[in-house]
Amino acid sequence: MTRKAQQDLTDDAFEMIAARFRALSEPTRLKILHVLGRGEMSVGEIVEQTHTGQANVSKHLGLLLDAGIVSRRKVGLQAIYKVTDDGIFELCDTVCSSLGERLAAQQRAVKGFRRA
Amino acid sequence: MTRKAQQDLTDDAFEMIAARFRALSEPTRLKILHVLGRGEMSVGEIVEQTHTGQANVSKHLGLLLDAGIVSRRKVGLQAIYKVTDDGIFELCDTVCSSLGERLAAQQRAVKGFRRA
DNA sequence: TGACTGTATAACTATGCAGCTATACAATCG
DNA sequence: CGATTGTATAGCTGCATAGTTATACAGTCA
Repeated sequence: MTRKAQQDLTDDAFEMIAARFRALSEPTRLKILHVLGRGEMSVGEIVEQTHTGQANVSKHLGLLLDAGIVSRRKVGLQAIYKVTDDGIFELCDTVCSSLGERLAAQQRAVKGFRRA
Repeated sequence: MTRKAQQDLTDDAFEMIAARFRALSEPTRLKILHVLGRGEMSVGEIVEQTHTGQANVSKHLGLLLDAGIVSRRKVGLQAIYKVTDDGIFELCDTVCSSLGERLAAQQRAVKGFRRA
């Protein structure tokens, strides 16, 4: 509690938070999570809907599983994945609205430029 | 508007969202943003408070600048950086509370284990 | 002008994936 | 049992980038 008092957040804490963001930092994973937003789904279905290679999808699902964002359930030959951490959608919504505002501002700037 | 209708989010959109998360996916950047949360600050001050090399801090600040998360202002020899997108703190708070819940659950699980 | 200071950048190494192909593994069916 | 199907994994290539050192650049002061 000497120099940690002013830092007030440990390196581990920063690393954990960063890891969470890192899990959402790839377009393919976001695409997977997006289709999973409509409900649990087998790997094959995810492959279809995301137009992504099966091995690649499987690897991303493994990462998301390790991150605790999705859960897996085996049914016969299939593996059914489901989003277990809904906080993720909140994060995405926040980013989207923030991006929306920014794009709108850019759009206004462009219009203003054109008008001037 | 043919196959985009079912995808409803373009690849560009996913990439933009991912880029935003990517900017927050490194502990050092989070540390920088965290100290910047207390107000605008020169590079030297950030270097001090984050215990990180100057070149490294400068590079991360450049990334955050490109991402539109911070802004730069020159005053004499110094460069003063400031967080311009407060939405970031909302994102971090969301992640933190989510992580907090998860850790609490783990803690309960461990306690239960010990008791059993 | 030249010395000095704060910041940015160049060049490099090392690491961490993303995506691919091929293949291993697991469960079902005949 | 063997064949087939759905999924996971191994091995590979290529790319992005974190952190480092050295240096360039810009603004200040003498």
